[in-house]
Amino acid sequence: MPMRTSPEILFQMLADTTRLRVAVLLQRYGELCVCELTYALSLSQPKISRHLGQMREAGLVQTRRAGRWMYYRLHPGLQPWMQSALDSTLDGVAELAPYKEDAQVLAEMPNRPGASCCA
Amino acid sequence: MPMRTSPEILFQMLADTTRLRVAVLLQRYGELCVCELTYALSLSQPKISRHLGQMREAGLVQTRRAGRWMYYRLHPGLQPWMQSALDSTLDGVAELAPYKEDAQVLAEMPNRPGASCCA
DNA sequence: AACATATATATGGAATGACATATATTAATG
DNA sequence: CATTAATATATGTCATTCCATATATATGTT
Repeated sequence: MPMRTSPEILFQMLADTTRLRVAVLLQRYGELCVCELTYALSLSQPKISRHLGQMREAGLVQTRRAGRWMYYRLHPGLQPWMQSALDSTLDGVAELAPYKEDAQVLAEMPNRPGASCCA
Repeated sequence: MPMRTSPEILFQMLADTTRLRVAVLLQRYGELCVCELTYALSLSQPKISRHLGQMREAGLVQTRRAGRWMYYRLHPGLQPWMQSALDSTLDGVAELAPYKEDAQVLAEMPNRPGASCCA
């Protein structure tokens, strides 16, 4: 069952700098917990959590609890065109500030919980 | 010189229903004047004009005056990834309401000024 | 208890819409 | 040619709603 997220809602989510930074990181890393995002973006935990809550409510991300960590990923059931638009966006901004720096900061984070993988 | 429209600004433009409807029509028809858009969306002229002004200021559209008509088109200098994202979006929503209906209403508009073309 | 995450409330600021009005271009008239 | 009218588009103002942030607090997990 594909998500029925509306185009307007999707773009509304991507229209905020914080949420776009989160989306780009999730696209790159696949799955991240709140504390990793908090570290990578150097923003307060409530702020990150609030935006993640909106993104989840919008159907843009999915959550998975692992112990005390809550992991977020881009929703796998996004409509194909939404996935395409996200892919284009990632390609377009990957080397720009602040997205590039976010990925670097996260890569150098000490003691990452899941220590998932990749860059 | 490619437009330097930021990702956030682009998505902000597409996050509003009226502006997204306009963008989809422009993508389909190539070029439209204010009165055509007003007719197609059945919205007030000031409302349309305001949104077009924002889109122009954001670098998303370009204008051309022809007599008393002001024609709008998607900016040809958009960054490639933005163009890709727009293409994906158009494909994704072309058959949905209200975008499909907008195009039909416009196709049946009597006395279109430039009577540009296509559907 | 500690740690990770979520929520509640308050507040400032911006986006939106409605209405009236202004500008600009063309057409019509004297 | 000057003036007026008509059409197309843009803008100013105001009220309302929405959004983002900060701070504080609550929930849930080990």
